[in-house]
Amino acid sequence: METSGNFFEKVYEVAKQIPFGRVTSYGAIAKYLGTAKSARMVGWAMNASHNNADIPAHRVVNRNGLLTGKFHFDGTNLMQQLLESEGIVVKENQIQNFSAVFWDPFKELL
DNA sequence: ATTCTGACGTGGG
DNA sequence: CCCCACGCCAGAA
Repeated sequence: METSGNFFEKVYEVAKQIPFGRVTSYGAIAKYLGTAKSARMVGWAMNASHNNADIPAHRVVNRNGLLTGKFHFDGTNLMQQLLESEGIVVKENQIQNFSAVFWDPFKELL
């Protein structure tokens, strides 16, 4: 039984439930899981999710709506392309109208 | 074992 | 508005 492994699993489940054309923040997921202070771990989990094609990591950004993890993707602007492909407007690694596309697990998933 | 860094967030100056 | 520091946990050197 993996003690912290469960945490990653939870992150994956939430990430999978992010609807098309919507995005969320690491802190939102972390807080939903009860580890609000460990928002970094969410990002870390995303890094591990690189092996899981079912995890739309491109839909997860920081609370500023900035594509902080775009550099971790295969290409340089792959993350932005994926988001724009879903109808999300991205400008200079920053999501425009972030509040409109923001998906809050507390409000939608809960 | 120790130290640093990291896909974050919040608070203070 | 910009810059700095702290907290948190996990993995790598």
